[in-house]
Amino acid sequence: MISDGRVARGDRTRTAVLDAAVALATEVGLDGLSLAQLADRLGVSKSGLFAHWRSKEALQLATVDRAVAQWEERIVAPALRVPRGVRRLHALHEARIDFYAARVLPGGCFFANTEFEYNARPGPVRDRLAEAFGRWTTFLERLVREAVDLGELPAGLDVPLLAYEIDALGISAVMRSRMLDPDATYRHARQGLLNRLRALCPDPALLAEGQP
Amino acid sequence: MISDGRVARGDRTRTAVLDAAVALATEVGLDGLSLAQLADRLGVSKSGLFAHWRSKEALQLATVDRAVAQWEERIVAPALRVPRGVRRLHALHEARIDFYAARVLPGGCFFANTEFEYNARPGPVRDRLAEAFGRWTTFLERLVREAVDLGELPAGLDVPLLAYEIDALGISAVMRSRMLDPDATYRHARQGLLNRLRALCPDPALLAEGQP
DNA sequence: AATAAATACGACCGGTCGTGCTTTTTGTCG
DNA sequence: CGACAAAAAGCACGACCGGTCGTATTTATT
Repeated sequence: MISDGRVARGDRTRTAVLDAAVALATEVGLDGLSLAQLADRLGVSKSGLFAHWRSKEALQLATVDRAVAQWEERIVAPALRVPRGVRRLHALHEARIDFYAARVLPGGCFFANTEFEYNARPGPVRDRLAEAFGRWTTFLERLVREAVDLGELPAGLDVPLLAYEIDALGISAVMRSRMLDPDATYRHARQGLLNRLRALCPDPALLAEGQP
Repeated sequence: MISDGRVARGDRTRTAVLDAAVALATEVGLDGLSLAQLADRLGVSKSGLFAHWRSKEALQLATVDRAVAQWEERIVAPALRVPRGVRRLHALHEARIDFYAARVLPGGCFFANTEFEYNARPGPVRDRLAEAFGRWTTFLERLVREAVDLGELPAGLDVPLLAYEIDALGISAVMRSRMLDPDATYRHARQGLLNRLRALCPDPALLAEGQP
């Protein structure tokens, strides 16, 4: 069957629910998220949600997957449209800070919030989050590795360490921007990476001032 | 009256409860923390807790204060016993990573967990957390400033930026150590700061290899 | 037109939550 | 010893939690 109006409607509802769930989870947590609250915000009934996910945990896992999709769409995809190397690394970081600064999610970052929430709570949700985090780290290290292979970063560079440092600048950005001065925070997050890459990159033109 | 066994007992109970609350909050969150759960873990009754704090929010605020005291005792105080400058900065960071590596708190870090939990939840608890975070940032910047004034860091240094970078390395450490490989994480956190300080400090002897 | 499937709903269950009110235990001091 | 106050416990409450059930509505198949 090519198109089924029933499952189409269901899919539309499902993604709408999950988008709301991702946003709500950054406010009250993925565990603190209650079905009644979510149903209220969407104008549907609590039992309507149960028709799609048979348990709260199933909904939580689906929410994590949706957040991953959003992240890839919003942060990863734009960076992949930039040439490999330090410019792509820089674009990825900038897209991330832009995402935080645009206040797309009320709580800043779905993954930062939920990973701290679940870091001492064993179970399927934690495992799914850890897996997503691992893939993100691998991706970041791959981008650094590519810049090394292109000769845009020194050959002897500690690749995982630089990846760690880049991610740290990002994590700190979302944490501080919600509790302290946001503008100073974003400036530090951006300037921190720029300084770091410029110090390492032999070609200063790649990270020139007014560059797209 | 100089000593009253009744209030002494009360004080003992109070700090015992707050210590447990700090630890438990890193597992289930400061909001997810339930009085019944806390009472169970301590072998007291739920209403016994209510005698000391008239509301859950009062207990949460007291828990934040207790966590601050623990942090100052465990991380700040040891660093203050080291000479000012880059060595003190380094000692502070090391004490912090040691604290995470020793797994003192099941969830790693009280402040990281709760600040992400409350970053989109206005109210007194959030305000208290933000205030503590602000004081921590000020303290960190003061230590960097001291190192500059001592000539151990370059005069033109962006002080708040370096403070931001140091804190970022720490935050990332507790986040990654609970979800990914802990040993690699601690290594990156330590090496990251060491590289950074050595690159900036004109006197290499201050951060020599096997130095106490 | 009739049947089957997917979607959504309102009512309800047992359990836990935070929070008051009352009582009992525990230590102090005239 | 008995009066007294602090600490702790017992108990009951309304609210909300995740989850179940029966049912109505929409859509596709026959």
